[in-house]
Amino acid sequence: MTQKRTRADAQTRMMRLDQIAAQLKGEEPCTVEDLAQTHGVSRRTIARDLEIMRAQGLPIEAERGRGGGVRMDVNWGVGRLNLSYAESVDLLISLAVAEQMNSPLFLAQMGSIRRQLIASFSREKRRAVEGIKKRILIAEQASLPVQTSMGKPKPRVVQTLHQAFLNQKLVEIDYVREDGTKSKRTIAPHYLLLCSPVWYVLAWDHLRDAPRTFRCDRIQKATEEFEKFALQGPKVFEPALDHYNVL
Amino acid sequence: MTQKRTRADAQTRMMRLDQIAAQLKGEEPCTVEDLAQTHGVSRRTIARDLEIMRAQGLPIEAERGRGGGVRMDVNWGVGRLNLSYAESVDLLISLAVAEQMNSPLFLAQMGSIRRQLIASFSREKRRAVEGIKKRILIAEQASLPVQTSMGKPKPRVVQTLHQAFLNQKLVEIDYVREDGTKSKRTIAPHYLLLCSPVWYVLAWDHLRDAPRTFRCDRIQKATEEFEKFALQGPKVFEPALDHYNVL
DNA sequence: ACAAATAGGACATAAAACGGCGTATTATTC
DNA sequence: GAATAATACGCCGTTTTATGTCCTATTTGT
Repeated sequence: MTQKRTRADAQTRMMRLDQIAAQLKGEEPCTVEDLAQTHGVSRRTIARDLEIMRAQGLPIEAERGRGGGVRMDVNWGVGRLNLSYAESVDLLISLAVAEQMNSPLFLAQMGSIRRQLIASFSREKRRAVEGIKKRILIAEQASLPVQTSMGKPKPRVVQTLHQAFLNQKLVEIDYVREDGTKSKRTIAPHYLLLCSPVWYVLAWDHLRDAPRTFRCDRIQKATEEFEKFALQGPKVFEPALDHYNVL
Repeated sequence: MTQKRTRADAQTRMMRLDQIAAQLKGEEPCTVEDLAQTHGVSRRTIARDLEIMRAQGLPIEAERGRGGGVRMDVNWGVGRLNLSYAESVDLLISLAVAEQMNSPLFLAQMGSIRRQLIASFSREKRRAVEGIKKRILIAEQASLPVQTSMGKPKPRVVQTLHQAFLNQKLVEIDYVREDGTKSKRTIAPHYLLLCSPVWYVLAWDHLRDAPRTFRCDRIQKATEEFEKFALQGPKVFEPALDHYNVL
């Protein structure tokens, strides 16, 4: 028996709408009665929910009569992603990389995704975010010895690096050179360079006061500093670009 | 002023909460009064909204006293993406590619994104979606002559191809061979092969009844058929794999 | 013809959303 | 130390949304 349930507040109702959408995406058609049962509300309420969703443009189809039911056109499934800040940054950088790689198969629907992503950043960061594409460089694939010598960078390092790169903040890193020498530096990460599958950071080394190139998987630890840096043109890094044969 | 604002219904309120979240992400601190003004509601209402958002786990910080205000920890910005079906498919494939490319810089936070994406598909499609990684192959970069001869595939074709690939449906394609010969075929797209930046489809050609390789940018038109196909192992395509030097 | 399903109108009602007011608290400024 | 500017939050009254119930119309398959 349908007792007087507490009236759903805004969130609860939106959640219900989301869940209904999810159920409707399933191939198995569900009737209004089913939905009413699962959500513990009356048929009428479900009907009203559907009304709202239709008004929002969701292509919900209903078949009347015996064996009928409600379902949503499969090709219209709405995916809702809730991204944390770190995820947003990573996804944004990945999209920029895909775009720079010029592989058309990537770019089919990515424009709208990128626009939505950018919109989720604060106004102050928009400019930085929009210019990110220019700061990602693609070079030829790495040579086999380099590929095999590649280590697995720590997610924590990658994440810090991404954020500092995006925010144009200085980073303090622990770096291990090829010969095993360890050093601690403060760098300004200007460009990311992909020699698939190896990543490099083209940065200004604030200790040596000179441009340097760091291989991401050799960075042991990274800490984002408070200080921002001003972006420099790619001219400073031209020697490195030549060396890696940037496209 | 007799502002007879209609009271917000569930959607309107959720939108307001979202907008407040967006404003809070901005570096400039806003006071409750500001928010009240922008949204045309009372301070008390904004206070209640903040209360709700805090209860949801959003790290909203408030500073009392002069010059104070409300703001959200910048590193916690929540980005909401509403993806259409086509966008979900494309993003999913792109993530799978990134994963296969084994570039660790991609993979920092992508796991959770992928999980959320998969969750937005219907139960029937989950299995297909989860197995998609194995069906994407990465080879060495294309030779320069091939790279320069690459055309720009039509978004419509790419989209159809993606969906047919994911759904394991047959596709009818109009194909133009290197020598200009045009043909119409019905193929089963088993694998996608990336020789950056060129894409190939390893498919079973149902007219010739033999495995064939098609370059995506040479496909002029694609129509998803109704019939599904059963996935075959990669053995059938081994000659092609050898030819393209798959990693 | 009947049963099963959607579509939606009308009405009543409880609870949520909201505004307004008041008080407590905290921090800055003079 | 006092004034000021901000958040935090409790209470109350009003508005109206969200919901349930009952109802009729319409479609459709058996």
